[in-house]
Amino acid sequence: MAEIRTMHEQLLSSIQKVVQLTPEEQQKLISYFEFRSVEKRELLVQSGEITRFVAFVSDGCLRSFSTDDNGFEHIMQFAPKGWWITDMSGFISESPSSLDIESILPSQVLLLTRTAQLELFDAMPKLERYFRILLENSLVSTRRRLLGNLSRQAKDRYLEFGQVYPGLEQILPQKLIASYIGVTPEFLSKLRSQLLRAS
Amino acid sequence: MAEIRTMHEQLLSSIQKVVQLTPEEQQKLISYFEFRSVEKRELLVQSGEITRFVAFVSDGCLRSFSTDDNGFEHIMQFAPKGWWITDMSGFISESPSSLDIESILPSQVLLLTRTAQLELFDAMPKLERYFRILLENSLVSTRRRLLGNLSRQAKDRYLEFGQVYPGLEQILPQKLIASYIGVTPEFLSKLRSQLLRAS
DNA sequence: CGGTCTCTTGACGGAGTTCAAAGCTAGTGG
DNA sequence: CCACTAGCTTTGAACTCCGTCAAGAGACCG
Repeated sequence: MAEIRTMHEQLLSSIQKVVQLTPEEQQKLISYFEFRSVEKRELLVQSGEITRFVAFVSDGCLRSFSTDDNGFEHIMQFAPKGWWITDMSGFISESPSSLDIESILPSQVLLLTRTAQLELFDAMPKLERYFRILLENSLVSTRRRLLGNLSRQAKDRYLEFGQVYPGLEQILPQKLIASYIGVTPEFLSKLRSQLLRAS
Repeated sequence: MAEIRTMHEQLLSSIQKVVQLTPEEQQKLISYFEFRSVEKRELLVQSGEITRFVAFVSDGCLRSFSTDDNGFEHIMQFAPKGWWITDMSGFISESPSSLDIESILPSQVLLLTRTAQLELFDAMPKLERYFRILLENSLVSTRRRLLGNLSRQAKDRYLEFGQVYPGLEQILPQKLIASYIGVTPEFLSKLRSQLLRAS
């Protein structure tokens, strides 16, 4: 298991690709975060509970998903090392989450509550800038994904999956990929065998 | 046609629902924007051209859409009065737009270039906060829409359309609504006649 | 081992598409 | 102000993509 120091360095390095921080600012920033280790299969956030934080993944991998009226899960996001994850809707208003967030691998995360985040924005405007840029990029990729679902069929969405989450395809069970691209596990299986035969 | 003064008031009132501005700040803010009137059917942004600005719609209504390889249009967003619209992907990097933005009605917009926006963020941190909050809300609604496309069928997505864009259903041609919810105009027509018969 | 979960494969069914034709609406020019 | 045209909407029949259900074959973990 990685040391906390290493985790903080990962967070800082990720942020400093966007905004520069003095050593004092780095120390101050870190004090807003809380460490947590999450086991495989454990829920970091449970649907229906108040969403208190956004999580920075310094090791492992998580997913957020919603369960529909028929009991089917739909994956909103995967969060491998270096990514952020939360139920944005619940987070911004500190209201009940509509998503579950589950750890796919044993994971280590740094948590930032909404309250702490808003204090941080007042104390360090650079961080408001960092999150503004993060949000811009999230919006771009979510819209790109939406467009893919509107305009492409399952085979193409599957082929593109590997580009958004490089390397993740190898370690994830297929049923999770199926849930992300929006098809049943059975149909993804048929797609794959079709792709194999074609090559 | 509304006066420019009225348009500025709309912009300020929209922003001041989120952050408070002194009269001097209001004046300064306005100076970053550029007015433009757009005719019905006119393209405000053309796919392939550099995306220079984000637009605040003070009157009328616009839409952004992408055209796929088979020539089908897919609507990313409608922007009635009081909404913002741009091709976010092109805007943040001042690169070629992948979307067209077209005026559905005669419209009046206030434009903010990316360069001006970044200057504005340095000059008035409150505005960076405003846009950060705007982005949070856009992300929530885009993700909600994505989830709807993954988990609900066309009839339900159609019934929910009226809630995201209240009143818009009455003034839009059906083919645009079809394109937004992700079905062909023919199929939406069949859905509607089915809903009429049921009631 | 044994049991549960995942992946595969096949037959069938349903949501949504395609293509075509006809009626309707709305803008446009003379 | 009417006539014409172009685009929008409706409807139907055939078709496709993908889902459902079911059964069997692996894979993983205690």
